[in-house]
Amino acid sequence: MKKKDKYNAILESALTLFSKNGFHNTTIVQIAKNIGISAGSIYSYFPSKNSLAKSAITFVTKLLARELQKINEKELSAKEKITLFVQSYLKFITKHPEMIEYFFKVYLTNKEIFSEENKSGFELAQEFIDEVERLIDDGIATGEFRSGNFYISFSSIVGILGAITFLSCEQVLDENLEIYTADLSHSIYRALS
Amino acid sequence: MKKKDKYNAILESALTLFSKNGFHNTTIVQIAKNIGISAGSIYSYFPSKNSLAKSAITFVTKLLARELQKINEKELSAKEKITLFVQSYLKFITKHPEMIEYFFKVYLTNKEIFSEENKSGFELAQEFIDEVERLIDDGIATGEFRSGNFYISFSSIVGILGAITFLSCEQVLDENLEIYTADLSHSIYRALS
Amino acid sequence: MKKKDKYNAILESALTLFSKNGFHNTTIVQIAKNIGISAGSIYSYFPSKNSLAKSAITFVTKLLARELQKINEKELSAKEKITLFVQSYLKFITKHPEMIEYFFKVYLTNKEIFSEENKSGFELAQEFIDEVERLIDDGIATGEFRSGNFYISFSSIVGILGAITFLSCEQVLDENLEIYTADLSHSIYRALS
Amino acid sequence: MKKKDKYNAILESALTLFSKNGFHNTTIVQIAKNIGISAGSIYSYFPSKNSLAKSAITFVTKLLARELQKINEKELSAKEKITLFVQSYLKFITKHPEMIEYFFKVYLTNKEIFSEENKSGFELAQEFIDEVERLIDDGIATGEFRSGNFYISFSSIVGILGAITFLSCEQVLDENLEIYTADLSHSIYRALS
DNA sequence: CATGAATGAGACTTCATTCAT
DNA sequence: TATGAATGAAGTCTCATTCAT
Repeated sequence: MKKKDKYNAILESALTLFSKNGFHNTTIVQIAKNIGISAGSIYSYFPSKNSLAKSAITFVTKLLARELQKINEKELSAKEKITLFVQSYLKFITKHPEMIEYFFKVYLTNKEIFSEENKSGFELAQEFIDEVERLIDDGIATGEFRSGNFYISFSSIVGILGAITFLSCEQVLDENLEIYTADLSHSIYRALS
Repeated sequence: MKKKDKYNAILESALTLFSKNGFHNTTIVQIAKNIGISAGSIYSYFPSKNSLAKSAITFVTKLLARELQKINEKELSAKEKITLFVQSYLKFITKHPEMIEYFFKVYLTNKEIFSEENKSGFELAQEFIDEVERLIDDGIATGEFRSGNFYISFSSIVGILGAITFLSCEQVLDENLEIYTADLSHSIYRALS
Repeated sequence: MKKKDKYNAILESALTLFSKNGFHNTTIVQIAKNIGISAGSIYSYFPSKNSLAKSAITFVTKLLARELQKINEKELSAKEKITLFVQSYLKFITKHPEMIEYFFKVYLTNKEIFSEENKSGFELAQEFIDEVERLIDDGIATGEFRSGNFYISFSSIVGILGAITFLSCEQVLDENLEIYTADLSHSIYRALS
Repeated sequence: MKKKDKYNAILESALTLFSKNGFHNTTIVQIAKNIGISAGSIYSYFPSKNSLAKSAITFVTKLLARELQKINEKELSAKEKITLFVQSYLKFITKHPEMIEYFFKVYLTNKEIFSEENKSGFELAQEFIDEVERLIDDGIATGEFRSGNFYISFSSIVGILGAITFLSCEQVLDENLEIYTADLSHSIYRALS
């Protein structure tokens, strides 16, 4: 296995276990065993358990941000963009539930892990936040969204999707998440308009 | 101090510290010292640290449920109920941020602590969920809300309020949360209708 | 066992093992087992292994300083004081070889353990150094010692005694160290005069 | 780089780092990186970290012994020899502080590293000790030194120089150590006579 | 011979829980 | 019932040494 591959394998293993069992209930030994390597070897790739969690967030965040960015760049109405984003997001949850779960369950609720001196842990997700802001601003520009408080619009998008993520993790939703696309898009769109 | 008082003092101390520092970063000794008792003494009231967390959730959940129940029982339009609930919720955050924070940060993301064998951790919040369901059903009955998927409606309420709670904890919002009442109610109401 | 007694027992155990095997070859578990307690329990008394080493130095240093102070306070010639100090020192080595050994072997050569930010590790021994300085200054005042460089006089006392300590630890000397008193005192006295 | 050169480079690197940071705070990787080779490669030259430390001591000890031997072989009074030795020693400290520091800080105080089964760690320094003994014996033969206990005479030389070395490492002395030559020689000479 | 990733033993430290007082 | 010292299991991290390349 090449060095980069192993780096990714560790990251993935950590992501999965963190999101399944939580950061504090996951041990370095578990992360290592999960991919058949020794615990000590992880420290050749990441200087600490915390840094592993941080790298994982950066990784997921960038993926999400890129997804949203692609949509933002299209010549579409805000309504269509919302639908596309919801669609793409649900696909993402289906394909990589551990990543989204990680984002919501580990990142949002263990800020002490991610924030450093003089640096809010939020910065790690800045790219994603920026794209959400752009989505909202564009909608306001076209007159489709009302120009209310940014944080409330932000909450309408991220909060609703976050809640759906939780419910999905709790397995109360239909496994085929795509069936919710229209309904969810509608809710979010209306919340913003 | 009477037995019940001490029980409550412990619960409150745990709640505050758990929500501030997270479940795993809070020690029994801290919880005890915080109210001037000994660590061992906590075990006369709660059999374990986990059970303390569970009792705390039941406590908060009941408070929230009761609040929502009072509103549900009024003879009002769904729109008015939403506004009232948002108002009441924002007041609650302002007054007891630790409780709401606890609900979102500890409960939702540390399920392993709360769930027992054959029992989803969600049951602890059942009373609250029931009241949210009632709010939605009543709105549908009056024709104000569309009769879409319950979970999406649920997410529109709880997700948006949850996101606002996070932002409030992160101190990006105005300290006087009540100024968001109208905007928030509007978003939620429209998401549901 | 009372709290103070246990504190002392730990200190003594650490001192003995550190001096016998060195700081880095002594584990907290050994220190604990040596006096029949658990490793974790040491942390109720000392916050870290380093701090244990520091407390030990302060302890030994104070003992030595007090010994020398008593001699300094007597109305005697410098020559007599040197003899008394050598005598008392050799008795000390005989009785508490681990303490002296600790001072020379652990303290002097593991400065990184003892020094904190902006603070030389030497300060822990300041009281002892001060008394040595007083001994020298008094001798200069009476004309018995030449008024050369302080550090060289200091080295003549502490260096010679230190070397003897090493040799004693290496068991090349007669077990009855007192037989060296006259010879040693002579050497030191002459080195200073 | 030739084999012998690499061997020496490793030895020198180890010596420097051991004396600066202590044996236990120096890693094989550091020693290797310091001279731009790989950690594994060190094991082609030395079978273990301990053996590296031993070889370093033998190396330094031989250098010192040779220095002293040259002086011993001269036709000089003991007094002059002492002065020459002090002079030469102070030059040595100035030029190779890491070597002297290594001798005193690593060797003398980490005996467990150097001693093997049935073999005191002191043997590694035997050549040096022998020359010191010769210096003393010659002085006694000429009547300049009193014929007291050998170990005390030995301590007077090595102890005083050792103490000066420590103070030099602690940077309390003038950088130009040669200014202490006369004073130091005087002290040592008188201690022996 | 060189490399450097991998191993695995072992160190320090934390903390929920127990229990003698 | 209250205390808080003691326990001991478990976790993170380090590093000398090995070995496939």
